[in-house]
Amino acid sequence: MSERAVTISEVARHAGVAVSTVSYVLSGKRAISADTRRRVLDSVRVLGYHPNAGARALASKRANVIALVLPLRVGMHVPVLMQFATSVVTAARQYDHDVLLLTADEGSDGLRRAAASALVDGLVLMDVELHDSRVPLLKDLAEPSVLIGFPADSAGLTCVDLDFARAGALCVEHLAERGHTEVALLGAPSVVYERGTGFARRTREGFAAAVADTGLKGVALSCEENFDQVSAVIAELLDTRPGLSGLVVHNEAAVNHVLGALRQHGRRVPDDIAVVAICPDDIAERSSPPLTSVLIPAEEVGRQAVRLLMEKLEGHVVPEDTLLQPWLTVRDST
Amino acid sequence: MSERAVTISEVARHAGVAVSTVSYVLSGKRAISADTRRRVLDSVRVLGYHPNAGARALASKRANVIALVLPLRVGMHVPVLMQFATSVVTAARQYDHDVLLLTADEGSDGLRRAAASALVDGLVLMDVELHDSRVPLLKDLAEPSVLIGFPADSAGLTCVDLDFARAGALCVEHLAERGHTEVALLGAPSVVYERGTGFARRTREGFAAAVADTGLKGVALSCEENFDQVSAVIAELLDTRPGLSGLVVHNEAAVNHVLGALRQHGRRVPDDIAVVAICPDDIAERSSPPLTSVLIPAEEVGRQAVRLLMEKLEGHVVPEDTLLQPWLTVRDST
DNA sequence: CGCCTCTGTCGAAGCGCTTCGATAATCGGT
DNA sequence: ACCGATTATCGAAGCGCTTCGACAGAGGCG
Repeated sequence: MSERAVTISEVARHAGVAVSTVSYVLSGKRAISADTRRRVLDSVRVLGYHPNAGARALASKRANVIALVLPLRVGMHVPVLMQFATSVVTAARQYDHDVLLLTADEGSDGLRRAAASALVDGLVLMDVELHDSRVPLLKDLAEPSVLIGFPADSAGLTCVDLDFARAGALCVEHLAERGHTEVALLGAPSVVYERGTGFARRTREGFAAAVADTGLKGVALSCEENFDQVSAVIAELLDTRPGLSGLVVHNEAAVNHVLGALRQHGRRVPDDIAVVAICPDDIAERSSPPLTSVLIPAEEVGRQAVRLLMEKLEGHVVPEDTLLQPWLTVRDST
Repeated sequence: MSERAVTISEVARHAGVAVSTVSYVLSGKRAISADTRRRVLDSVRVLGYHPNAGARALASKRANVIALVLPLRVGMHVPVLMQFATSVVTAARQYDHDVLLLTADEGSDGLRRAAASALVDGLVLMDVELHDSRVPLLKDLAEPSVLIGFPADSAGLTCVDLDFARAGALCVEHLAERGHTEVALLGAPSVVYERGTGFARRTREGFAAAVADTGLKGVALSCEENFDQVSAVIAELLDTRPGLSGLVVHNEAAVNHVLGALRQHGRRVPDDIAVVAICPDDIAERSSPPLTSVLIPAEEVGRQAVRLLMEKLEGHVVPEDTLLQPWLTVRDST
C-alpha cells in the first residue's frame, strides 16, 4: 500500500515554483522557459506525481473521459463489437482520454446520468438501430456524440460506419466478374432485420442494387445461427435454384455452418459454389477453404469515431456522415 | 443543447435549506426530518439535479468508478470475455459505481495511471495469466483489486473464477458414467498453454486427474482454431485410438469445427462419439446436435468479483480465493 | 424546573486543480 | 538610454461537493 498521493503543490514546492507554473508546464497552455520546465518535469518524475482526475475535472470542466455505449443485443457478433470497442479505447488514449463503459441495462438513463454528472465529456454509441431510442436523447444532450452506425433519421447527428451497401455490391461484382450468374445473400438472423439494424439492411440493399445492375439473378435471405437451420436453408437453396453458384454470407456466426452444410450436401467450394463473406479476417482465414471476404475495418471505424468526437469537443464542426470504403480480399473460396 | 448544469447550491436555495443539508439528504449520512427530505427531493426532481462527479470525487476521495482491465489476447474467446464484462458493469451499477474500460495496449502503466490519478477506486482484472506482469503492480497499489482467474502466486490477492479443474473432471465423470472407456480433451490453442493461462491448464489438470481416478484411458491435446487443423487432429485421433468414444472440447472457437470434422469423417454424434463441451450455453445450443456442456457462469463470476471489490472498498477483509462450481447440462451429444 | 442528551440543521473549511489578471524581467528598436 | 511589447512567473479566486464542528430547540429525567 502506497502513501497519500502527491499533489501539485508538493511538486511546486519541490521545484521551487508556483502551483500555477506547474500546471502550465503540464498543460502547455502558457509559455514556460526551458529551464523551469525541466526542473518541474524532474520534480514530477522524482515525486511520482499524477494529477488528480477529479480535481482536474472540477476545475477545467473537462473529465477527459468519453462514454462508450455498448448494448449487447442478441444476434450481434460480439468479437466485431469488441474490435470496435478496443479501437475506441486505443484511439481515445491517444487523445489523453479514458473510456467509460455503458451497457444497455440502464437504458437511456445511463447516458443522461453520465452526461449530466459531467462524468464524461462526450459519447460514442455503438450498434445503432434504425429507430434507436437513445437517439432523441442525444439531440438534447449538451455533450457531443458520435454514432457508429446510422439511425433512420441521422440529420443533425455525426455518424460513422463502413459503407455496407458498397460492401454488399462489391461481393456481387466480384462474383459477376468470376462469371457467376445466379447468387444468393445469406444475411443476419431475421430478428436483426426486424429490429431495423441499419447495417444488415444496407448490405441487403447494396446486394439487391448490384444484382440489378449486373443483370444477375439473386435472392437475399435471412440466416439463423444454428447449424440445422443453416443446413436446411442451404438444402432448400440448392434444391430450388440449380443455377446458383455464388453465395454471399454476411453473418459471422453462421459462416462456418454454411461451409459445413455445403460440405454435408456434397458441394465443393469453390468448384461447385463460390463463397464470399463479409466478416473479420481471422474468421475468413480460419475457415476451410480460407474465404474471400470483405472485411469490416473496425479499427478504422473506431479511430474515426473518436477523432470526430474530439473535433466536436474542440468546438469544431464535423461532417455528419462518414462512410468508410470496404475492401475485398481474394482467398480460396471464389 | 441544454443550459448550464444545476448545482447543489441551487437545489439548496430552491428548497430553502443549506447546501450541507442537501448533501446529507442525498447521502443519507445524517438524520434529516421527513419533511425536509421531501422538500429537498422535490427540488432535486424539479430542477433536474445531478451531482457533479468530479466535485464529488474531489471532496469525498471516492470516484465511484472501478476499472475493468481487459486485455484482448489472441486465442481468448471474446464473447465469453464480454459476458464477464457485461456482468461486471451491471453489478457495479448496482453499487452505484461506473466502469472504466482499460485495455492492454498501455500495459501496466494504464493501471498505475488510473489508480494514481484517483480516476478509479478499485480494479477488476480479467484474463489473468499464471505469470502476469500486472500482478506485482497490484500488490503495491493503494487501490483494492480483484482478479478474475488465478495467477501462479495468488497469495495476498483476491481471485474469483470458475473451478475449471472441477469442470474438466465433471466432463470425464459424465463420460465415464455413460460407459465410455477412452476419452480425449481438445483444449485451447497451444499458444494459450505456453502463455500459461491458468484456466486452460487447470481444466487439463482436472481432466487428467479424473481420468486417473476413474481408470479411463485419456489424452489431452491442444487444439488450434482453423478447420483444417482441427480436422487433421480428429483424423489422427480416430486413426490411432480406435477405442476412443468420448471427446471433451474446451475451445469455443473450435467446437463447431470439431463437429464438422467428425461429420466429415463419418462419425455420428453421439452414437459413434460422445462430445461434451465447456462453453457458453448459446454455442452448445446452436450446434448440431445440441451439445452436452459445462457452462461458464460468467454472470455469476462478474457479480462476485464486483461484490468482493465493494467489500474491500468498505475496508472489509474478504477471502482470497473464490471458486465457483461448474454445472453440467445434458443435451443430445452424449 | 433545570440539566443533559438527542435531533436536525447550518456555516465554513477544505479537496487539488485550472485559469485569470497582475507583475517583473527582458528585449529590440531608435 | 528609454519605451512599449513580449515573455515568464506568481497569487488568488473559484470549480461543486463532502464533512466537521457548532448550535438551537425538543424532549427525557430526577
